[in-house]
Amino acid sequence: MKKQNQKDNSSKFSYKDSLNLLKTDFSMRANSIQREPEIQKFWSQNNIDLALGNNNNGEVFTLHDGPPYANGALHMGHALNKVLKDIVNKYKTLQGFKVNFVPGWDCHGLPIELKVLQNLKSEERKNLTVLELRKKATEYANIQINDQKEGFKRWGIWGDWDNPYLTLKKTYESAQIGVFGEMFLNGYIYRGLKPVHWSPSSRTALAEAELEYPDQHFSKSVYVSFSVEKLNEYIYKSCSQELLISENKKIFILIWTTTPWTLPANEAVAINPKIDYVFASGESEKIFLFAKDLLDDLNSKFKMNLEPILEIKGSDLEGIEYKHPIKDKICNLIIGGDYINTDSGTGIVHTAPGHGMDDFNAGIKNKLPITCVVDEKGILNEDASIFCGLNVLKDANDQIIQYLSDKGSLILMENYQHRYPYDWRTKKPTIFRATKQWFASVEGFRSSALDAIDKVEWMPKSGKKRIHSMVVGRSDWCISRQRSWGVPIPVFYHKNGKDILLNKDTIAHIQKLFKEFGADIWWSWNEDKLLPQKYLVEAQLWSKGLDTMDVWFDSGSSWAAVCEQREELKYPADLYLEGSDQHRGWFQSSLLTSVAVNNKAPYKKVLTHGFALDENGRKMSKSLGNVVDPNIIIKGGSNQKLEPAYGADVLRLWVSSVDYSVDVPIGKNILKQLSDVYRKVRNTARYLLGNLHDFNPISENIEIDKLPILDKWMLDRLTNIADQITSAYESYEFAKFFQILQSFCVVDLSNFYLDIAKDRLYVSAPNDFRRKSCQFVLSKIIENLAVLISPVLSHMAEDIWQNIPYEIHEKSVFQRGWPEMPSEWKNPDIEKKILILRKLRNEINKSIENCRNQQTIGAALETQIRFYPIDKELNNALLWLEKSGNKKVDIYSDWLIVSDFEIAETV
RNA sequence: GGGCCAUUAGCUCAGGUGGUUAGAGCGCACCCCUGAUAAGGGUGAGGUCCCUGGUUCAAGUCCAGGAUGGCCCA
Repeated sequence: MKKQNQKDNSSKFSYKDSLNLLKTDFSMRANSIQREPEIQKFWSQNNIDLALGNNNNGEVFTLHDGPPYANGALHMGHALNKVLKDIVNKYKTLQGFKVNFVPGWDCHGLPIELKVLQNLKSEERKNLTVLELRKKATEYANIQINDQKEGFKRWGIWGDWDNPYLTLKKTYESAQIGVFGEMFLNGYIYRGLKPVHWSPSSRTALAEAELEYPDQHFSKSVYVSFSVEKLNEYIYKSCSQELLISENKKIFILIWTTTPWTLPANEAVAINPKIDYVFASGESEKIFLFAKDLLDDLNSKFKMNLEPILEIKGSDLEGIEYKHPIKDKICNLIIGGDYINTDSGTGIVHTAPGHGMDDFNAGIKNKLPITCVVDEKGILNEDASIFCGLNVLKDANDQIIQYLSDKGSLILMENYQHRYPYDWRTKKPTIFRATKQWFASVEGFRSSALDAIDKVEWMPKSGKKRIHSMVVGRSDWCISRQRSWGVPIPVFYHKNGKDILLNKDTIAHIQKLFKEFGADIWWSWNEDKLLPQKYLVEAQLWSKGLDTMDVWFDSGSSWAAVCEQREELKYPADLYLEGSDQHRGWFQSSLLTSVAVNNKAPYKKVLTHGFALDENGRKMSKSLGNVVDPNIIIKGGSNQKLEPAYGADVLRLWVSSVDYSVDVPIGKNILKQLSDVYRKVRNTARYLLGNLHDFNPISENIEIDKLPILDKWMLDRLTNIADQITSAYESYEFAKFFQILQSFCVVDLSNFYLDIAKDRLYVSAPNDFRRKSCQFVLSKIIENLAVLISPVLSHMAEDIWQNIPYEIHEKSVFQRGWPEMPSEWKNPDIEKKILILRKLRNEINKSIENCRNQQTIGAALETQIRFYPIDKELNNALLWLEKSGNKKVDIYSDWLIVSDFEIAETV
């Protein structure tokens, strides 16, 4: 039975009135749903936000915002990115830098254009003009931007929300034309060919997102033999020539295609060097070349009995010459890639570089002509020789098959079912067609780009390797799109079909027009107004181009449209901070344009973060049901028990808690844990605030020298913590901040200093030095702690500040500036000795716990300790405390929270 | 298939150049307090350091291969 801790329940007497208990309005619970918006209102009413950084007199610090796409709801990726940026910006602001964060949005591009089109009825869609489409797209983007903006603000992100940068703004579009112009004048923009998905039915190029693949598509596939004119030297020299030559048989290359209409565009046949091939013959005089693995398949298909004469590696076939199936010319067998296999066909691919992606690449590699035999309506042109005028989706295939059959080169025709892309709008088949596109010549400035990459600081370091290898390997950048929602490529084409008009004058003129009227003018005005003065006489000869630029060119121009244009920003920027996918995206597009124009990177430092995953490290997806919505973290879900309203600070605390350099997990358990940490910090702060209600920092200021040892130690500890936290922010290691903060609140404050402080604060006479000295320290802790947490726990920090019970100079915590602790707070000697004493305290606690478990005691205060120190250092520390400590505070039994502590002379 | 990255307690993180029984805070369990009270204190239990080989007197750490997951390409 416990005896000591039995309470006298009959007595109603309480010391409550004679004690100095906690007094504060700072609540234990955050009530963030209500309180955070109040605090945000306070900030905006008092210019505690963007204006604060703007008014600083220090060096300019520019974190340039990578623009999110103006479409769709905000998700954890946005949260991670924007909160990280905000932590950096707030820290730099507190450090005294001139900070001006200009948020941006990427507004043009296909997804928005499609969204607008999908929202229309088919009738409306048919009659829609480009300008009407652009107007609707603008409206749509603006709505999205507004929604996202409100979300960002609710997270407590500071920035120039009233004047963000939008890629659809006139000034932006004009600056972008400037970038394009400079690149052109530097010789890095050219026109070339590239195959695209082309819809003859709507006479336009289509993006992957505009294609659909109906199940029931059949193509007329054909097996065709191409007559070999000449074998290569390898075969003549090393192989069984007798067999090939003496039998007096003719040799044919066997190909298979599902698009017979592309045969007029044939420029080569391609093989896979890793595959084995055979020359095989049967009853007829023909010898066929095809992949060895397909021998049985083809025999049964053709109803032949082909027998291999010669087996040969694909790589040894290069250079065989054959006669074009239609035209009067000789073509070559070339080495292709792994796109050639033996799943179907013959293992030898008819190559029409103008009409297929793989064929195109093979064509470029082998310097083949890129022949396009089809016009925009899908009609074969004069390059198709005798088939000119036929429609590739109607009669062309049949006529060509008939022709091959007549010539005897058709081996077999069969209907073949496969995935084939259709126009999602007209529901008609599409074709691959080489078209003229505009390119940025990466080849032209690759080495400069690589130099620039080398000069940038990449965090983590692997980022450099990543972008370096991408830039080394990438081909020229195709910057033109056949779309309406974007910035036009400002070029005029001569009606003779040959010449183009693009020079310094036209670019400057268009740039000026865009600045005044916006890019819409390109569609609303005619050539006679779009051309500069000196070309007006020949306006009739020119027609404006209708291509727009790749949206990556839009966002890739932001250094020019934003950093260079706004006085309060720097170019190159100090920092770009985005997800690691942007090595392929914005980091690269920005780098390429900046290097092409100014021969330098647009950033000094690049910091990347990973992706938000669920608690099991899986990608979030609706089908898995593991999506975490930042809005629900803040406001709570429909069932507040399952999904409580945690508030923005918990979201921000999450960002600070994880190692964002790799992928970061988030989920219910993690949020629960974060909310526990949040409450621990909050309660610690509440305790500090609650004990300061009668403290006056001016009249009750105490010289450090006169403080008890315990308090000196506390200030030393605070100094240490502040140093550690500062260096954590400085090196962008926010997870370190999170760990330090947590253990400071738990181990140093709650478990130790504050627990011991209770007696001093509650029991002492209100003005006793024993109490006042503690309050003095508490005030130092709370003021500095509030600032140290403010970049992350911004709302809580402000809430603390507003609840500091005495007069304080700064209206907001953010006006305080980053803490610099007085040097006399540092006290490493004390720290060492206290460490020893705290270790002893832990040991004694174990003994006490032992008694507690035997039920001999309840509270620690019911114990008396007799301790025989064996360790000399420990003994010295105890003696030192007794000798030089404050007689009313530095009492070891008080530190242990026991009734008595006695150093025994003997055991 | 290629490039880059990650994997240490239930969770979030530490663990320079290889060197004792791998650490912290949270959570959890148990106990205490009821003067921080939808709080506070104490103690404790949790680890095949992703796996398999190799180098070494010695590997969480170095090397090779693999698994799982992520990003970007094809």
